[in-house]
Amino acid sequence: MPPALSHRPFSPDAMKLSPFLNFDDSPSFSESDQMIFGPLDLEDVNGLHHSPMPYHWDSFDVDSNDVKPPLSFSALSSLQTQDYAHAQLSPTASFYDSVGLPYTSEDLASSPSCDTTSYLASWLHDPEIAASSPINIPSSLDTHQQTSFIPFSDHPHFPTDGTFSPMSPSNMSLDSHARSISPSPPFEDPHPARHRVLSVNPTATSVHTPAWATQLWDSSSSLRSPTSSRPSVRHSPFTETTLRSRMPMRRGSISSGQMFQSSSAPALSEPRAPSMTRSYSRRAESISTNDDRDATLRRRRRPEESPTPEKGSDIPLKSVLKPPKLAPSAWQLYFTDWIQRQQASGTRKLNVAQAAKEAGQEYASLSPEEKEPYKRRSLAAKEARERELNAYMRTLTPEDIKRENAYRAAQRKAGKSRKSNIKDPNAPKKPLSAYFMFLQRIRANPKLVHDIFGDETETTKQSVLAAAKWRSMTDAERQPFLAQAEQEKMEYEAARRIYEEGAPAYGTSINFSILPNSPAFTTIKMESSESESEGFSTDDGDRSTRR
DNA sequence: CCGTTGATTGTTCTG
DNA sequence: CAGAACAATCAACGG
Repeated sequence: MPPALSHRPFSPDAMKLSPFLNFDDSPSFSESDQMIFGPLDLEDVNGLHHSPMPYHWDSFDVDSNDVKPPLSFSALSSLQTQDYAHAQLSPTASFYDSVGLPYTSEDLASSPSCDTTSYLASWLHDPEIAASSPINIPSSLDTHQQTSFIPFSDHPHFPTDGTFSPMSPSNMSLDSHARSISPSPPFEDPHPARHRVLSVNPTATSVHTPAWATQLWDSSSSLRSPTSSRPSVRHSPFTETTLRSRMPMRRGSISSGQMFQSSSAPALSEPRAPSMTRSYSRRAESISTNDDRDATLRRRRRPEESPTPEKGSDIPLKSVLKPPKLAPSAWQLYFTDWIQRQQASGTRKLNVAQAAKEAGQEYASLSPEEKEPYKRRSLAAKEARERELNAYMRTLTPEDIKRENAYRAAQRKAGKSRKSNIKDPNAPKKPLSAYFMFLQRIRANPKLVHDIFGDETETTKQSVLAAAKWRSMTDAERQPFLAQAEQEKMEYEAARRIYEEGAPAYGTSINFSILPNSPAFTTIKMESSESESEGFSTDDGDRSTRR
């Protein structure tokens, strides 16, 4: 479920109504420039403005089709990609055999503990049930519960009837024919990588496949050891060109495409009225009701912000990010309208303070019904901004994120900001721990749900029950989950290294068949120790949207 | 946000 | 400065 697509508040038709913001419910607030108020150098901006409206928020159709990525691609998020990667590369039940784990289903069945546990363990070897192993393996019974797998049904090359399970023995087998699910042509992307990035659509913010994910498939890369026992994987649904080409896409190239060139530059639009709103926006700061407290903080701080290059000085002196600005509040929109009416009437000239005072009183006296349209527009702007922000975040490189977080940490430490670190939306997700694998397995199987959760449907209470069960299990009973978790961890570390390095490092062919007791295992672990924390915690700078 | 476990990372403390 | 100890975060789930 790509949320980005699911809550487009406006129909495409609505979009066409006007390229400008109107007093109706135009959706097209793009970037929440600050409160606009001032001289109307609007006369104009390429003769487009026949409207009496003196100024407007920058507007562009964030939802317009021409910037929308191919549908086939948009259905897949990075998370899903990762799942797919797992699906392709995770071990099946045979993994345990190959690892030589001493725990057979018989062993476990003979365990003194309860039947349920034996049942849990036996899945690993039960061809039927194995299809619902903890990691994204829908069985015929529980496909609906495998949310992380669902997205594949969105793809034309993944059967929607559940017949294809990437983890099922048939698909995981060494039979390369099983790979013929290859989504060959449909993933052709008409856009070269660069253009694709430049046309990032906020409505599809979760569509970009991280480079690390692609590399897991890329048959031409050096990732796969030629001697790997794994079959060739030649059909990443994500072609090279659909991916953000991270390394070359540095600031410069981004800006050359006009994307996020400045904090007030629209992320997407081609046609836009130049400059006016921008100059406006700057001027507006003095009367802004913008609640970006950090922006205020930055302004106040400026004088003393002179370089105190902390040792090593890889800590940026200022934020490296240029996220889209906050959306205008209902009040800001009202004020914009108010000013415009004043301008239209042309009767008198007001200074900013007077205007704000007067309009403020009027706004306060509005009935809820009268305020409603403004609130609605503000909400639309906020949603658009959120999509834009998500798209923006996806353009950041791991280095960007690191630098920004280093900056934020320094600011926090100095008591200058309370902003928490940002999360890298492109980074591979953390793998599940053994316990979480256990949880997932329960949830994937109705019988276990019933045995362990009883009639309890609340997830929080379920987790208590599951935890109790987990604690009651012996090490032997937990072993399969621990082994699976270990495997996932290795895959994660490899994926993360690929992601952070932008490309597989020399000699880091990833052979997922390596086992914990193999020499390669140790090597990988050692190498990955340099990696750094994602340390996420979302903070988009818009504190008003979260609490 | 709840509620769980466990892995990891970041931070602070101690020798 | 190295390592230990501690704290914070995040993975899944759905209402």
